[in-house]
Amino acid sequence: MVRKRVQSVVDQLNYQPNGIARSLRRAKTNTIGVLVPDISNPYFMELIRSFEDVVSAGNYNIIVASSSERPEKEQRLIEVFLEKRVDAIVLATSRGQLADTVKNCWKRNVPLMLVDRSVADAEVDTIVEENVSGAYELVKYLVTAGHRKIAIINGSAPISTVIERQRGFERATQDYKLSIPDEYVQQGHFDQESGYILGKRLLKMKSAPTAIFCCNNFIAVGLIVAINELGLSIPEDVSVVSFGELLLPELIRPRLTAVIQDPVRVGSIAGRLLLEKLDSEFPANAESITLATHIRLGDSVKILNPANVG
Amino acid sequence: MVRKRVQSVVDQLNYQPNGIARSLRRAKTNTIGVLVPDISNPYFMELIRSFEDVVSAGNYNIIVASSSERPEKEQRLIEVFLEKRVDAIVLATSRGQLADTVKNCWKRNVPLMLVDRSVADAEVDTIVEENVSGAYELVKYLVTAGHRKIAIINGSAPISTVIERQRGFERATQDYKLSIPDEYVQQGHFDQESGYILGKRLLKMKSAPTAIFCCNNFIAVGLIVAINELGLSIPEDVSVVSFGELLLPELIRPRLTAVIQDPVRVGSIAGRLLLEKLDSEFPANAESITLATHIRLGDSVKILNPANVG
DNA sequence: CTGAAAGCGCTTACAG
DNA sequence: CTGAAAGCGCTTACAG
Repeated sequence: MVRKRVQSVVDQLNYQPNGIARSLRRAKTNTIGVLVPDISNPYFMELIRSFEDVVSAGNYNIIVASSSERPEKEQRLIEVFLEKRVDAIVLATSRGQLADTVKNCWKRNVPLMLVDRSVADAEVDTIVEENVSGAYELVKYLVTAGHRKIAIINGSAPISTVIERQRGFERATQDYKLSIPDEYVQQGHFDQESGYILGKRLLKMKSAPTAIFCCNNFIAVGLIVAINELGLSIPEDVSVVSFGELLLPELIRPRLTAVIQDPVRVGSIAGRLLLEKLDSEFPANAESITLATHIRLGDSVKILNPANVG
Repeated sequence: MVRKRVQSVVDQLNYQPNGIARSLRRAKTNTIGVLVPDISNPYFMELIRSFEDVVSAGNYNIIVASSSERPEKEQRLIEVFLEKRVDAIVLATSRGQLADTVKNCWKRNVPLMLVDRSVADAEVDTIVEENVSGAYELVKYLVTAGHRKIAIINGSAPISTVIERQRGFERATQDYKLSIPDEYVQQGHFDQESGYILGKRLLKMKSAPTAIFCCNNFIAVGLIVAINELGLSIPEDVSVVSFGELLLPELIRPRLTAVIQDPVRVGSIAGRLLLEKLDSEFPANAESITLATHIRLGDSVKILNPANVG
């Protein structure tokens, strides 16, 4: 009867437990901070969505923030996360050096998990997708199709995705004995503007490349816009390949030959591993996972020597 | 000197204030909960981004959640927000009735602001974009181009965007004395699948429409895929117009004639108003803002009677 | 002006 | 098994 009266009063007053007080007392917020370099990139959107699906089942909420590819902003946002006492942090870093951040999280006993981009200067749990061989395979496909004048538009930040895709490109050009002039190697940012500007630069060269390798989906979008503006056609006038898929690939003609990534898988694996880590008292050593990528052929590459292909 | 010693100890220990304790004491979390029906829709993405830009300058963080257009999930997530003691809530509701939620927030003194979708059963701050006349203008344009067999693919949830776009469609068809058969009015959801399935249904009819009005960007994407699959062309075989723009409109051919929305503006206005509201001790009465929309002509509509147009 | 004390709303260990 | 008390880490009103 007392219980009943209490219950009715509770209902009347719309009582609701104070999560802040609970978090303070239990030293646990049930919140995970997720920090990506670019929230408008569908790659990170999908990664976040699948991550959230997994951890919400484990009763965790997420806070999402975007560093806009700026190292200082990233560092500041990590501080904000730590001050808000998140239980863990998932990070797609915009930085090349991460030892300090890793040490900070370690000190405060906050698990840190890198996604999409790894770092060399610290031991930390990492889930990335394969970059080197994906880039290599794209170039190999272009060579097999008869291309030798191949250009690349890449980012320039000291992050693993930029470095490894560049490495794959260089290994392939060496293995196939292509001599790539310096001006064919363009470096900007992982955004549409770089694809547009550097793309126009390439297309207007006296000795223009016959194929262009875009190291990121936004770069590819910018390049396609540039090609359209110049009244050129893909693949008749220039062939295009891309690391990472565009949104709505079924609507964009021609269909790009591209390395297909799987952000949904990265996100869900990160979620599962993090839930395990948060459950166990004594976490294991840093783990590093690299997921395989694969090429999907489209019709954005001109076949210059039919004999060689298929 | 004491200060100095304290400072050096602080640095050594990596002291960092506990935001949870501060929030408890000050009864303020400096966090705003943002709840949208579909986080993967670029419309809401952009709205959230611009909102975050504005409120982060006012020292607020945001928590984002997605209701997946499910009323129960929406209600549950609002409870989570309130339990987490957010200072305010921004909501694009998936529900037709909102009086209870409004009352709850009011009781707890948590400002609630609706965006994109209004409700009739409660007085609450609201920022939406114009729907009725935008839909009306699209149909008017089709009629001017000579179309009379016009179909519509809409959602079916009892939300303002569905209802008002339908109303604009019906007003126009009445004003222009079109007799629209029931089977031309297809209702599904605001997603790609509905556009695809209902689109195919329309396209395969004995007496198929010459023009289709998609009430949402995802519906338009699904319809375009269906049209491509059937080997038909836009606008030669069927004309298409859409409420809301597709992503990457510069890459998708033909360019859709569409009502252009401005989620960035909705988000930034919502941010500014909310900051004002959070600053003032005694908030004003509920305010309702409707932003104008406009049509952008593409080349997705076949001109059947050149005399009438332009 | 400085510093000790009270209290935010919970949870949990402990006394009865 | 029940219920009162202590304490999480801050902020703020208040005593000195």
